[in-house]
Amino acid sequence: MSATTGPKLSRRERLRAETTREITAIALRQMAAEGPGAISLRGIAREMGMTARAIYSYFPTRDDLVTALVAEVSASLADALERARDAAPATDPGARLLAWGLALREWALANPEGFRLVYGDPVPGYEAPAGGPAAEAARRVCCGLNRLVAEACAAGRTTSTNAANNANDAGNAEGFDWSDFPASYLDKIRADVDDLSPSVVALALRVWGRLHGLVTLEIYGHLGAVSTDPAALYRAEMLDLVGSLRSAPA
Amino acid sequence: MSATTGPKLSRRERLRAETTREITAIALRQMAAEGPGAISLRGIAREMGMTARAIYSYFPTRDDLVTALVAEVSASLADALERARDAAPATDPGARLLAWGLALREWALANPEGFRLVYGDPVPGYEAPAGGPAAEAARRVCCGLNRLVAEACAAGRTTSTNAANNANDAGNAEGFDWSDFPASYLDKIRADVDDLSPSVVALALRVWGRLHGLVTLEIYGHLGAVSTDPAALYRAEMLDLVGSLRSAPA
DNA sequence: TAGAAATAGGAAACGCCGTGTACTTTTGCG
DNA sequence: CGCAAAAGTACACGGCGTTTCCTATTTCTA
Repeated sequence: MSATTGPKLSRRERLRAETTREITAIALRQMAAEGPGAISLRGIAREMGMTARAIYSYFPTRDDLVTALVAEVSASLADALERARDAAPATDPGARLLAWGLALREWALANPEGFRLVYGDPVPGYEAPAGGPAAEAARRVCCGLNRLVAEACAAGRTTSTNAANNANDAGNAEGFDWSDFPASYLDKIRADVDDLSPSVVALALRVWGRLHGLVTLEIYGHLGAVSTDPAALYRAEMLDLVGSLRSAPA
Repeated sequence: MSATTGPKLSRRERLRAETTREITAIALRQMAAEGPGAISLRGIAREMGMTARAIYSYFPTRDDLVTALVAEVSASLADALERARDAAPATDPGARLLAWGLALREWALANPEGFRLVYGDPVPGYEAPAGGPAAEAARRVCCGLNRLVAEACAAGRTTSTNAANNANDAGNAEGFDWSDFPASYLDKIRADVDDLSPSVVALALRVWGRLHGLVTLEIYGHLGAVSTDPAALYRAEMLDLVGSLRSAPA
């Protein structure tokens, strides 16, 4: 996302950028190998043949490094999800949602430590900064899902003829209000989808919870003792979910 | 769970048990205050006016201490869930399941660090031991939910007269098999509920995922940017869930 | 009841960690 | 070329889990 931002970089700046990339690359490798908690400035410096203190020219504190890693990893997740979604036919919202959801689990299984970094305790005492590239990537995920859910709902509404008799299926008996969601989030969504209702926004978040729940349980090892085929479990959940969206709230 | 196991304790053993309790109590307090990552043998020893080395007579390594904490905290969670369930009328499976699910979120909000300890990365590089009291408490949670789901399904089957036309709602089109679940887990469940089918076991796990997902997102702060009322979101999810269980798989 | 064995606990050290201060080397520009 | 700025080093501080060695105290036994 940067290679084309102009060649007006002095030699120093180029070296600096390269060193920065090397630091994050080593950190990501250490994380993938030993978990997010194993990320250490000293370890990175050792591997680079530098003093630990040298890292501080690039990241003033370890949390800043972690922040950069979170941003990078969550952007890669968002990329993977959007790629999977776009691989499905644009005319079939259900298939797109299905692909998105399956890709979420597959990405998590392929990058379990990355998943822990983004969605778990990144590191003993880390507090994520409010705005920033990490938050932006998180919103990409959330808004992307919202759009898919909205599209699936809309498609269900136009094709399904018996939408009346099971209108209570999707659990929208509870009325949601625009005030149930931060304006900043709604603005972001509206950039993607016009036909929006509070119920759909709430539904998308609930869908997110369903996917996130099974993935989290699996990644953190809580499914191992109770299921021998988490993939089937996840797939069943996704099929149920996509199916139920055809009878969706207005 | 121990006060009645016989008074044949020597003075040494009594002191030892008391010190052990004091250690875990301080560790729990430290965890509640600063998070699971802040649990430190040295900190506990300092607070007890002892040398760090002294702790090693009680817990040979820090991970053993963490294991004990996980066991204690997850047992307290299981207690809370069973208490909430039993506060609802035994004749109304839906209400019992609802109470259980709401209690899960409430417990997590009241003990966020405990939730992280049990379901997240307990501590930088911690690996949970296979069998043990912690696993037992985890199974109490899982089996308890399974029983509730099974009961709710059974109730739905007997009362609902129009179960035929929405038989595909619960997403049980995918056939689950007994081999999809470890025998040890099935044995545990069968101790609680007789009328069992693979579909119901799978459904219970999916329900677990739904609840766990929203709670996890909220506890880890990922819902803050997208919802101003997570409680309403969770409640809607639970109501939808309980409602959909009335048209359940056989 | 006296002595032996087991045990709790203290002192100090090792090697990690993040971070701060002070100093030296390298680098690129005028 | 000369010199300021940037990059990097050396060292120190306090905290961490863990180990080794040693000393009291308590408990069991002859």
